[in-house]
Amino acid sequence: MEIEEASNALSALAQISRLELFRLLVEAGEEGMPAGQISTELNIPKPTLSFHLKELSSAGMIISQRHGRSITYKIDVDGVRDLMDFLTQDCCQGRPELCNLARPSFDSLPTNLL
Amino acid sequence: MEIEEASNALSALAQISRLELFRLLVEAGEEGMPAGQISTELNIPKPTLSFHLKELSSAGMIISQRHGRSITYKIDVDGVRDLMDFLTQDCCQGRPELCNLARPSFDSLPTNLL
DNA sequence: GGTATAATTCCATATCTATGGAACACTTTT
DNA sequence: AAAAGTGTTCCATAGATATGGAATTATACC
Repeated sequence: MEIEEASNALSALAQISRLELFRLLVEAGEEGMPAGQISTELNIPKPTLSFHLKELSSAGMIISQRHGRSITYKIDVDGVRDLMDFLTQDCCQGRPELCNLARPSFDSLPTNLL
Repeated sequence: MEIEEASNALSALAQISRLELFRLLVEAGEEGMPAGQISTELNIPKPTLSFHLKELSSAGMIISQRHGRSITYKIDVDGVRDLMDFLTQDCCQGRPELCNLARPSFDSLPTNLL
């Protein structure tokens, strides 16, 4: 991930309404949530919400999909992981055993621990 | 971590110069780096850098310590971890084995894997 | 086609943020 | 105690961002 991209992602998250929205979708999980319901749950007027959804979407933090006349939004798991990796990469100068910032990826661990 | 605090942390990181600064300190590791050297490495005038350092510092992303007449800055590892935990908590609806966003903490893993 | 539902785009305004020269403050050296 | 080195604060200005009512677009239902 390039620094410009990471900066855009962080800017998208760096706002109370959008962060609440992000957290709501994290908790909603794979199923996601339609825009109308988000608007109700967070008590945000639709035009304002639409603006925030677009910000998060173009920053690669969420994904949308139309279902009939409503549009469902959910977390873009890969985008979020890329951002967190960007923030912590090279934090342990090649000695992972001393690392106190980044965390091991699931890919590198035996499945019986997960 | 409260949402206000997380939002402040993200705002601090959501700016190119500060993100470069953050990444520089991540790579610098435990030793950190004095302000003057940061100013040189990133080619940022001192007053501007001072402003950015203050932002990151009050957001809990970096820590400072005076050494003689220079002031050394380094990553606040705990603060950064708290932020990342905030972003991903409750992402797997109580079923960590299905989790595809958060990562296991070191504390929950046998040390021979680290 | 006509109506209802769901969401977005337009746009003016209020607010917040970044920048860097000049001045100031703190510490060490001589 | 003066000079040099290292950083911060002050502050005016340029630029970026958030908000929400009105209008518009897109889909579904009768």
